[in-house]
Amino acid sequence: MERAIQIVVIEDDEIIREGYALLIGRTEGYRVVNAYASFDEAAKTIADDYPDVILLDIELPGTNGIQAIPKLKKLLPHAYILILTVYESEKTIFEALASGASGYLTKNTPASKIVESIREVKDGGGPMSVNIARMVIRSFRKNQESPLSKRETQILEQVAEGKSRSQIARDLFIDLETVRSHIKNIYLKLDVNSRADAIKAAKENKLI
Amino acid sequence: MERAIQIVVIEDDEIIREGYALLIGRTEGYRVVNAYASFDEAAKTIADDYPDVILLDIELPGTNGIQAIPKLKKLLPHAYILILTVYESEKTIFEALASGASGYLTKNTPASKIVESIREVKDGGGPMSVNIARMVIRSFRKNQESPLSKRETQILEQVAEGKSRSQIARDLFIDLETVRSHIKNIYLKLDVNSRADAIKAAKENKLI
DNA sequence: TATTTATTCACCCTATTAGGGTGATTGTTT
DNA sequence: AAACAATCACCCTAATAGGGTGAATAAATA
Repeated sequence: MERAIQIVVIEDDEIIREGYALLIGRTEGYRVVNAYASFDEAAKTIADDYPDVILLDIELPGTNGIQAIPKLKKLLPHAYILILTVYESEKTIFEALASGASGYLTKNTPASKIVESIREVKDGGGPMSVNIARMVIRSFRKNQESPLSKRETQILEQVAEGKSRSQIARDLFIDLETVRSHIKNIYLKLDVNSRADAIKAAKENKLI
Repeated sequence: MERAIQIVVIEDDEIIREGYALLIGRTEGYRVVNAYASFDEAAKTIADDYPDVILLDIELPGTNGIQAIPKLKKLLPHAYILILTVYESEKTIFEALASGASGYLTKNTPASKIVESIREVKDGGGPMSVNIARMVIRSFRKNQESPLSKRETQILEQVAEGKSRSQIARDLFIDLETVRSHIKNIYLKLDVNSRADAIKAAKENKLI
């Protein structure tokens, strides 16, 4: 048999922390080598635990979970980080994933699913709760009923890429004045009067 | 008991199509009301099937799966679309999700998982294969070893929001010349000499 | 059919902007 | 000691953005 997957839990609530340790530890092939109540406490000795997977809570005293991710990455470049939290805000999730978390599960996830997810993370997968996946999917979905026409949307996308009017005109094989005209109409429809404001409004309304 | 979930399958390979119909239809609470070999064929009568969930293949003759999504949405605004395909390219996935697909599964997904996913989609969730989730997560992850400093990254982000130098200076409470200096250094490091090129390079390297 | 909308283009104007060059100061990290 | 990060200064000019006003043609829609 292979060596058991070494797991470290970082979670401030003692009940939950011990609960995880117990639940996961009793599964064959999974070994909880240590459990900490905060990142600041974990930082001292976690390198000696040689964890394969770190279960990390977001709401931690001192250094919070998001801040802890890059620090953990530095301490243990090869460990996978699995976020396990009650937070479901879009911002938090994306911050965690952008910082290098390998997965994101909510605390209502059943123990069997958590164990399965640890295996998936270890094998290079990226598990997500149903709610998280839904959020990610929604974040990718553009608003269906856009006030902008196809052409306007296309031009706004290029504006958001930092292109100048003349660049856009060249790329779309239309006149500079036409681009100008479209941008004016975009500003009218979005009730803005600058590139930055148009981009902001468009992102907020998922028009681009 | 509740009314069974009505499912329509659109898949050109007959073996796979009938396989899905059989596998899903034998599960209680799930009813495959129809199966089509192409969207163009389905378009004629699918509205009479009143499906709750549509299993959609990407590689279809004629109108492909991605193109079919908005058309299906128009025909059946309340149906959920679940992509079931071998394609795993990042672009394809995001196109599908952006077009309004509710979920994305790969064809190596076991039947039990597919059935479970249909239920999840119906209940408002968004299922994704492990591989897909991994891809989505990777797409959210920023490059860890960025050549840019924190400040430079921050300024580049604002440039990508379409802000002018003076706007950035105001927002960061620093001098206009400082912003200029940072942007010059960003251009140097990224080997570009325009906003548009800097944004492009930064996105390609996941620096922002 | 009538009317709106989309897409295209034109010319007026000016303050602002972007980008290149060159150099310097003050910390912080290595 | 040396490199990097972050800050600011002043030279320059071509290009850009944004405002105003107007118009032709085609496509979609009422």
